[in-house]
Amino acid sequence: MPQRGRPRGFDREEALRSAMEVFWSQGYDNASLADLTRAMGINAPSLYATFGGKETLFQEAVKLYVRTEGSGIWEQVETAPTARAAIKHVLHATAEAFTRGATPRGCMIVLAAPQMQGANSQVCDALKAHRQANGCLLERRLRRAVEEGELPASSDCTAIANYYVTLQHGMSIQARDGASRETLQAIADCAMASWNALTSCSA
Amino acid sequence: MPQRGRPRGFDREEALRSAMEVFWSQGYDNASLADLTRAMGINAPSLYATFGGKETLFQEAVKLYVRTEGSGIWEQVETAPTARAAIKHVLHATAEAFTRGATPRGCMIVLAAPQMQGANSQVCDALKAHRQANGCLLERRLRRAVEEGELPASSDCTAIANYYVTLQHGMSIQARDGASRETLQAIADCAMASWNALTSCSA
DNA sequence: TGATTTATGTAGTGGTCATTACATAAACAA
DNA sequence: TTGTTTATGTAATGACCACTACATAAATCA
Repeated sequence: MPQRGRPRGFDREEALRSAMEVFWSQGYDNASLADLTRAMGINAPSLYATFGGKETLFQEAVKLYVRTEGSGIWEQVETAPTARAAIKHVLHATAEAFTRGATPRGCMIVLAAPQMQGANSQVCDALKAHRQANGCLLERRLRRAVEEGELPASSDCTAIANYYVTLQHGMSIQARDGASRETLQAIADCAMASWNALTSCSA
Repeated sequence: MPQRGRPRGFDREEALRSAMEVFWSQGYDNASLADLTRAMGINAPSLYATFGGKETLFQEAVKLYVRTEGSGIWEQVETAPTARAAIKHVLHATAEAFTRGATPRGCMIVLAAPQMQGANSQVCDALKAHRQANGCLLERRLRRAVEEGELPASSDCTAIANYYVTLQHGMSIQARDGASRETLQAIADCAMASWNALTSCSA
């Protein structure tokens, strides 16, 4: 059956994407409903009828971010031929994504509510969960590399995963501070320089 | 000549320290004047008479933070016998300072206003300047190490400094997310593992 | 046509924000 | 004492916050 009442006068996906960019650049608390409705091209009642409220809109924006912006960074971790290639791709894709020009610099998951003390604790918790999920993803990939013989059994997969994900978080700060793509690529190269030392048996 | 009118009824330094901890844990925008005055044990007019306003109070709090909390991390960069020892100390002192228990986790300079889009641009600019000053400090120390023969002339001091300061920024996110001191120490060790590769002539 | 359903625009709601006017209190100077 | 200076507490300011009541518009259904 087709839709009943008056049809929506705007594109839900477009509006959500606009909201995402506001949250991405300004953070959750600093993004006011006036900012959001202006960017989305709608009035507050339409926002509430369509998305429920500021918090649920943000949660949807996070999902959209992970699906569209984050995928280019993390999607190849499982499929990359080696753990080394996987992590190298994560860091270089990060350098590229964080300096794209058309979108805000740095990662929304890292920058949107880093204080963990905002008015809305559910927002902080959701972002923290996403941050930690990326670390777990790397750690699983490293463990698989141990099983497959790429890395020695003595490798500290937890420490290595934490190390690379920490650097990736720091790249958000650098990007927001204006670091160029070349600068971020050089940082990624420096981080990869520790690979052999981290994955040798002497560790 | 002694003070003229009615003497202040509270300790200026103590109040400033309390304000600093509020900004540190909640960030600039999320720290309301009600939060600040409650923590400082004074009323708003005393805050304004003594510190000028929220922004100037914050700027003073930043100076206090750099002088007291940040000094343990960065003060030995110049005096350390080698650049390697300097950076190793920075990372391990960071792991210790960010998990002290009595103070908020992570770095105020990184976490207090990372969006760079808040209502007050002077606050963002001041924090950014402090972040970049740390990178410059490391870079100068590395250049000195080249001059002194500790590092080869081919070393990319800018890249190495950016790399370590980026990791140090990421440690603020990890600390705020609850990473233990041991976890941060392990991350620091991983970062130091790249030292030989970064400073060999093959780079 | 008229009834129903959904979306929209206007115009508010109470609450919190940073900031301050004003009267009073507590010190010193004359 | 009386005046001067600085600090304090109460209470208010207008601005902005997230959110919503309500009347109206635009579609389908009977």
